[in-house]
Amino acid sequence: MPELPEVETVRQGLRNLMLHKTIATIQVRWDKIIKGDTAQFIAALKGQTFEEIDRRGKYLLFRLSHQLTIVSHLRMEGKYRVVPQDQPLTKHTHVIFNFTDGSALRYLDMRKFGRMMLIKTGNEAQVPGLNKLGPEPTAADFSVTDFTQQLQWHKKAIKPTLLDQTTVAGLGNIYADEVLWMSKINPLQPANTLSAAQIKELHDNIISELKRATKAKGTTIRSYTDAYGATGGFKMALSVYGREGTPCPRCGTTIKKIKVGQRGTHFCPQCQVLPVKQESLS
DNA sequence: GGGTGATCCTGTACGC
DNA sequence: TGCGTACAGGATCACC
Repeated sequence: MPELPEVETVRQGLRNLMLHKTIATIQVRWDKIIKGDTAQFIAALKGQTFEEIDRRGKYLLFRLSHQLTIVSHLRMEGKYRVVPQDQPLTKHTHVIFNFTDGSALRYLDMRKFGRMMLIKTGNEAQVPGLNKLGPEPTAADFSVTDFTQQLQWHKKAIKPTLLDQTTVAGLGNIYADEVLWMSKINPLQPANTLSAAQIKELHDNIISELKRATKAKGTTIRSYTDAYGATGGFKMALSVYGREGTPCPRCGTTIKKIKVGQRGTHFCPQCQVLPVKQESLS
């Protein structure tokens, strides 16, 4: 499941593989992947050249000639492959961009959750989701002051607040569990009850963890691979995600898995204790 | 306007 | 072995 480090890894891989290639033909095999009119999507993109690939949160932004941008979200299982056009299609190949040089960019998505949308470059603010993204989780963009303000607005648990992309862009289920464990914060603690010290710790851990994961080229969970088809290098570094029933790396207590806001949530009941006031709520 | 739950979708795991 | 069912989850939408 691609989160920010994985999407950034895909972006870097695709930049090397497909920049300056020109689209000859396009085939859409699953209409719902395309937001908007599929026929218009195809017609507008023929003859366009990929000039740059940007990223904002978990969104990929394919910059094309003639001021067009494809906004792409991989959601759960989406992935891109640059392959020869004569390579056989798989049943999960849903969108194909055939290039004039005989190669092709293919979008594969086992669950068909991913979406792509064509916009005029500069109209990113009109894209639902993209237009409300919070700051990038970097020291330059993401301040403790803004984070504190964001958390004060929410009475709901900190876990779903972190998954809300308007709080901070790019965090997903894996890294939300990891940074809460690193910060010794219970995922059920209401966001607006975090102390200044907890917020600072969480803020710093979000930045450092995503930086570390990006450097390791993402996390290998289930089917994630980068643009070259390689798996991520970060799985060994995960402390709680997917480790229910195993000892906490910090204290040895058995990691528990619960549901918080419809999401599987992993935490250490010893290290991540709810403050006394909230304990009766769980 | 915030919070919650349903929905999309299919491979995998598990029970019978 | 084969079938049925539950589960996984990011973003969006409807509803309260």
